[in-house]
Amino acid sequence: MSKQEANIYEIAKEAGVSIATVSRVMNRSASVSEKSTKKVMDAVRKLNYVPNSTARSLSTSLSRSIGIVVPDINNPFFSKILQGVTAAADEQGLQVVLYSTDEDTERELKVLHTMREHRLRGIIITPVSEHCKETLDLLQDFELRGIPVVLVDREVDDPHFDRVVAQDEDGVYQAVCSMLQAGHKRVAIVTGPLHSRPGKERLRGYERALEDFGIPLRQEYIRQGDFRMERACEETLELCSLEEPPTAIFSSNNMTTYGCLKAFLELGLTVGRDISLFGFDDIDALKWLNYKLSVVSRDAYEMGRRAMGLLADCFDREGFSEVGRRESLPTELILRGSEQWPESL
Amino acid sequence: MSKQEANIYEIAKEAGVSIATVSRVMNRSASVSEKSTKKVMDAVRKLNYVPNSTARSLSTSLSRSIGIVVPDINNPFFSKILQGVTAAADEQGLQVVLYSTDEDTERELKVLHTMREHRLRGIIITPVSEHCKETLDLLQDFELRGIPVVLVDREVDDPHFDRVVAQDEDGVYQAVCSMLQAGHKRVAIVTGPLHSRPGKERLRGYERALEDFGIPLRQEYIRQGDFRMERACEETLELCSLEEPPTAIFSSNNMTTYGCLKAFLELGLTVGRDISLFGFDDIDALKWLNYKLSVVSRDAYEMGRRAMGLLADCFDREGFSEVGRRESLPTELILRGSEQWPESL
DNA sequence: TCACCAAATGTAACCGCTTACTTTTTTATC
DNA sequence: GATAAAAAAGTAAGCGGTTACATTTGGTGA
Repeated sequence: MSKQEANIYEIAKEAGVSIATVSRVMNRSASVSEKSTKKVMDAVRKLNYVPNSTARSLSTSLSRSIGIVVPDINNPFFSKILQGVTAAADEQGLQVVLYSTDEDTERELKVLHTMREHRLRGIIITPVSEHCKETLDLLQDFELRGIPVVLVDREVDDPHFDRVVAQDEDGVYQAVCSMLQAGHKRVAIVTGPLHSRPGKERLRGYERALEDFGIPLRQEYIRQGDFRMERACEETLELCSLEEPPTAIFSSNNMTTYGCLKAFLELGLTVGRDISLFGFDDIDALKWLNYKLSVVSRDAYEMGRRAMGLLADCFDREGFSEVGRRESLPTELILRGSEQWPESL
Repeated sequence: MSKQEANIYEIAKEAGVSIATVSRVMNRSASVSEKSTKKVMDAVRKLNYVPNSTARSLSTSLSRSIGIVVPDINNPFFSKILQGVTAAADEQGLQVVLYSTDEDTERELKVLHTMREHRLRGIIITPVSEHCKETLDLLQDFELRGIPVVLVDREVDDPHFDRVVAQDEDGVYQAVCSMLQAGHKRVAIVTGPLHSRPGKERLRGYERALEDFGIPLRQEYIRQGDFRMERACEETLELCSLEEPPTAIFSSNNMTTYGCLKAFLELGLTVGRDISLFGFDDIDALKWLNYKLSVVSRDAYEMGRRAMGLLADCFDREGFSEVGRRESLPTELILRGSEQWPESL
């Protein structure tokens, strides 16, 4: 019933040549006479032949697939990265196998394990946590086996890997400075998880800005979040119910920003009027709505492309270097006014 | 330098058994004595052996990968579907290869072609267009070769395929009715591409509602969009500059909604005050911002899961049926007030 | 026309696994 | 203890390609 795919033998037979010749024509890997080439191509067309890439991979021990591991597909930041990676992978004739960890270390380990079965050509990953020993072990294992790993956005405790990150600290520093310049004295931050580079770096940017402005850090203004909305919402509610609530909040990523906004809603606070807010990562929806939120923005698509670029480089060079390359992309400050001193204060 | 993965021969040697025994242990495919099993497992652990799934696929001619083709990864609707698909695939021990067409038929054809090389186990696709003959040919080709195809959201001219869709027409019908009930007489629609099922069905829902309310259709109120923001924005601008502009607009998907909102912004119109708007597909961001937009909502995650479910069913049954199954998920009306008669009118 | 060499082509081993089939070992029965 | 049947283990042939190496072909100059 279901007709089988033709294989190289059938093509060879149809064309009246050997399988080696067919292979050479398909790969342009050695010179073949015009006559043979034509015969082969005719057979290919006639039988609608498409080479079996599984067999090819096995034979050459070179896979045409790369794996990408993201913590949350639904976060536009990661879906943009995904877009960049797939676009760049496509240009290289590579396919992308998608794995999602849902910010769960357990799942990450499971995922990495199944990835080993699949003999991928390389891996691009935003690890769930920076300090998970098991994850690190598995990643090192991949490198050891000649499967390059590129980290995106988050890092791990091993300078060996290539990575592409944004200049988070710098961006946040400037963002918080802009708030302080606007007159704010009581600026809080809802951080990301502090076991992650982005979480840490963004906090550092915040701290540095306060220091530079000679404003002492207040522990109650530093609320640890997890880059998820629910937690950020809770923390924001607590912040706003402090005896001396902050007049401005820096939110460490887009999900956190949603959390802050949700909390403001519940409290009946309006950004720009009752409180100031500065976010990390632009949110398309807000932009379209002309919601005047100032943000630190970065080019996630480009980050994805760069990651794929680094990976492709690894394929070329033979051995692997001792210390990984690090591409650090600039962030951009998009000021829309929400950093200003609120009207009602 | 880079240590190779161990293969089945090394395990066999280490364990002092034959490769067949190793294979049987790894797959539990036949009875093996406890003694041998232990020896093999010890060797597996010692050499950190993971079977090569490429070789496995080649040998069994059964891939463990499915392909998913989406038109736009960045659209939350599709990233939710993706999430559903990957979750369900994972439960089945399948990996997901991601392909993105960017709503471009050319790319779609290219993608489908490279997919053939990869001998996927099955395919889940939201085709760019319903009437692309070439796409249809390729999809039929997959089925013919025993690679099942499941359509999501959009369909093609062939009842043969399994599909999972939402009850769009019904949802839109109710949505538009709610606007008409609120007193609107001049209701416009920004449609999706009319060569697509969702585009067509949603328009039909709109038309049916107007008919049921005895309101004649006005061609200038039916603006064809392409499910993209830019176009929707333009169409909305034109709508609003008509001599007799509509008092309410139905927007056919989330991107279109952004376009409408953007246009309103440019025109200084506020939803709920100056004009009514009803969207298709809920937008998280708006929800969190307490932006009172009424929408027709559907469970994209569940649609993804169902699609994977249908696909998995196909793997089991041998032949394939003449007419595809069709899972039609209900839509939900979420009324937040934006369908009401605007205050200022 | 013949030797010689490069170009073209073919042969066969291999990539790492599964599995049909064969052989060996174990167990049960008398 | 011999024998048959069942269980366990092994052998070898694929799966569909790539490629090192061997062989054939064709063109050139003497």
